[in-house]
Amino acid sequence: MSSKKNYREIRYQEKKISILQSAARFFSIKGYEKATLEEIANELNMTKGSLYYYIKSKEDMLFQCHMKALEEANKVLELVKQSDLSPEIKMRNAIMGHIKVITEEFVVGTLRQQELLLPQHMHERVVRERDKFERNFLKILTEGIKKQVFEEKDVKMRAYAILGAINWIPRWYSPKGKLTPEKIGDAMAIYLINGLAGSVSFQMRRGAKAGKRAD
Amino acid sequence: MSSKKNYREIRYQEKKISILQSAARFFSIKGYEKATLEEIANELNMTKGSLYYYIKSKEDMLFQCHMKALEEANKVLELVKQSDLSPEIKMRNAIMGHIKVITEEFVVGTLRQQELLLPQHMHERVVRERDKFERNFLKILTEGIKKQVFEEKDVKMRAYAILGAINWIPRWYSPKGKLTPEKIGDAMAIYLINGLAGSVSFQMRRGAKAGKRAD
Amino acid sequence: MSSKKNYREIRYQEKKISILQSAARFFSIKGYEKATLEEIANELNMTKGSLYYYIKSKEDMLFQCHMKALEEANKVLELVKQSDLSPEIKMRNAIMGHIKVITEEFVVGTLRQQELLLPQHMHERVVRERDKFERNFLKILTEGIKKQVFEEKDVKMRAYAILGAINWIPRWYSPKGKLTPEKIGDAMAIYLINGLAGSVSFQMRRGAKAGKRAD
Amino acid sequence: MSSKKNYREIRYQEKKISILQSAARFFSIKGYEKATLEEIANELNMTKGSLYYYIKSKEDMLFQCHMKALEEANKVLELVKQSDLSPEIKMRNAIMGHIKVITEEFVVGTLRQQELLLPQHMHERVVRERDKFERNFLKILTEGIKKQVFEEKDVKMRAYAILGAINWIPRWYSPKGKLTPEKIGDAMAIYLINGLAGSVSFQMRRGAKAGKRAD
DNA sequence: GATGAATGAGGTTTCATTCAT
DNA sequence: TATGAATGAAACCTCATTCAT
Repeated sequence: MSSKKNYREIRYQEKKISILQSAARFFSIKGYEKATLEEIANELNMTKGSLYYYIKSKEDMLFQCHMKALEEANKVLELVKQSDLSPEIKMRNAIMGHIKVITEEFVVGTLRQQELLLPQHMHERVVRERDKFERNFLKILTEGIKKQVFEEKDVKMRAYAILGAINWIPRWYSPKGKLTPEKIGDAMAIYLINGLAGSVSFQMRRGAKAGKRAD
Repeated sequence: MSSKKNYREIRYQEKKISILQSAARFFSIKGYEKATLEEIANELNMTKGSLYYYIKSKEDMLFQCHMKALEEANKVLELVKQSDLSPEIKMRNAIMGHIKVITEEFVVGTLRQQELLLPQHMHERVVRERDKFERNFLKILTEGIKKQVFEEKDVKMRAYAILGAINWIPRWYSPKGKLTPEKIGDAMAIYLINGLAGSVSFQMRRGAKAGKRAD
Repeated sequence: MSSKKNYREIRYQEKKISILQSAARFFSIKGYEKATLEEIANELNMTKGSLYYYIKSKEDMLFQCHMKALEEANKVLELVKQSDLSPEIKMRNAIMGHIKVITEEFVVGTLRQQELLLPQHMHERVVRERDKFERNFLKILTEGIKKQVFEEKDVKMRAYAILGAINWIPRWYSPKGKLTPEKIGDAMAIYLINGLAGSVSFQMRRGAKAGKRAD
Repeated sequence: MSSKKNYREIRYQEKKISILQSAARFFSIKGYEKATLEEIANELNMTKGSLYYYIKSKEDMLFQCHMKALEEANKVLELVKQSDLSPEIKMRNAIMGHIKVITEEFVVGTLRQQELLLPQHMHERVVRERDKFERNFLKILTEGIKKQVFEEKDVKMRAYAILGAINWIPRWYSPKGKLTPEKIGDAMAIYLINGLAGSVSFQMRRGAKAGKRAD
């Protein structure tokens, strides 16, 4: 009986996730308002009404998409933060990891633009989750500064610049293009970390890096 | 008589612009779909119906907001491009100028996310105008590469990174905060140009700069 | 001064008539509701607002179109009725006259379908005028019966049949086609009067038919 | 299960038909534009919004009314055409059948006047269907000519005259009046077929006329 | 006489949401 | 669980009409 219950529970969760994925995609492509429950349901071979067995409202759907996406992003970032690597590599991994998340499922970046459509209380929770992400991101940056790998200058704004550069990717990225998420991640990471080094220390790092490469 | 006609024409254009500004603001704050013609009209002390004396449809409103904003951005960039300055200064001016446009009038950046709401034919025209902007932006970058001030590497992606960093600003920028557009522009320019120099040529430039500093 | 006044009055009336003509055309082509005052005004090189110097309302416009058209039709019919011709010729002239009116200006037939759009009091006046027309038409028919030229049978319905056949013409008539109003009138008159004679000719035909049947 | 599904399907179709009937009536009485979805819905004890579960738009409603009506008329005419009767009887049946259709369901005649309100592509389909009807009608007429029962003269125009006489009926017919569709059909058929025979009797009349003219 | 501008009533349409079955 | 059907709120949009200039 318990196993039966579990089975049901699993089926339920699976379906719910597939609904959220479908929704996220439509929200990304057409925008929250223009996406209709009907088309989301159709894609999943259900009817509009059936959706309500899994979700409470369309808003709730958007909310959960956001949370799922941010949790995913946070999970990735958490791993990076806890890793035992140099600040540069950490930053590089953070950037590439986030780009991966963003270009794949749940489309964090595109969704982010639709936060404002959420009612206050949901919006707050999303913002809180996102703050967590940004705080973690900042920590990696700060750590690099402490270790004198990154220049101490406009820290917060540079963090936003990096996140902006990344979050903007869905605007021009096409899964069918020849630029893979990996290539993009690589190039972005180099460029964005490039700028973080700043004047003197930068030259040093460059040297070090070149050395590494020589290996 | 002619002056009277002109006067009327001017009044008409003024009103139209104030409508577009109001609309752009509501679109930015609430999103295109959530913003209603009623509230836009109310803010301008008109009635819903009166709006239609100046615009053809809500979609048209969004479209014109886009175009006005992009034209503004293009104008700024054109000036920068034609100026007779070093690539670095040009890039700096381009970045700062665009940030200024974006944080001020017509909220280009926030709007940009709502392109997909436009019908095909309007969308195409917006994209065309935006392409013009991006092409000009790329030219400044390429010019810097030719003059060996910027590293020749992932040019296009770096351009997108810069534009992303800038276009993302409206997401966190608040006109009431203590960060003025100027400060933001300054910091962003330094950081984003920093990264462009890249390996070798970069060190050379840095060296020169360091020399200056030594003075 | 009086002449000046007259001159003005004439100009006024001329303009009013040209407005009604334009209106009648648009009403016919697009239907009363789909025709807008704006396009009517445009065609006459005026503005919407200016129309109101000549007409009281759109409804009034439709009403006057009706009345003008019916008066025209009545005038024609009156002439025919008072003429000193045989019932057949009279009927022929009535039919051809009405067809002429209907295929030319003011498009009585097409308009007739839009009576129901008028408010009660206007509708009544239109109906009254139309009744006058139909009464006169009936009189010609009755006169023919008295003179034993037409068969005394279903008189009213036959009148309606004739009017229907005529009023339906605008549905298929095209001014650009090769069928001129005259040709149409000719053919219609022959056919429609044909049937009025009844008895004799019919019995003959009947006879023939009976003969055939006898085979 | 299948029966349940069928049952639902049937209920759906029934409701749709009742909507179309109601709509057709309102369109006839008040005209397409003046008829509101609200009143149509009210009459059927639904809400405006519910209508859209069955129809796509108001235009679509008008379109389907037309098609349903024309299909009905075509069905009747097809039966007549294929029957094995004399041309006169066939014509008589065609006329009476069409009158029956027109005075009863879906008000073909009144609707016919509102074709122009349809958008191009719908209009075309309606016209096509109506052409089919008219072609069939013409065939009956031509057949009678071949068999030398009807005079060979202005065939097409006579067909239009007959159809006009019939289609005009809704303009003066009242279901509450003492003239039943049968009586009308009877009288109309006699008169309209009367005229088709032409030739002999007419020439006699013509002769008389000619004589007069000679005066 | 004419017009630019503004209005407001009214209509169609869309859709998230509900609910009996 | 799933769905067909119904709902109603809310939005956009049109246009005849008015009026100051």
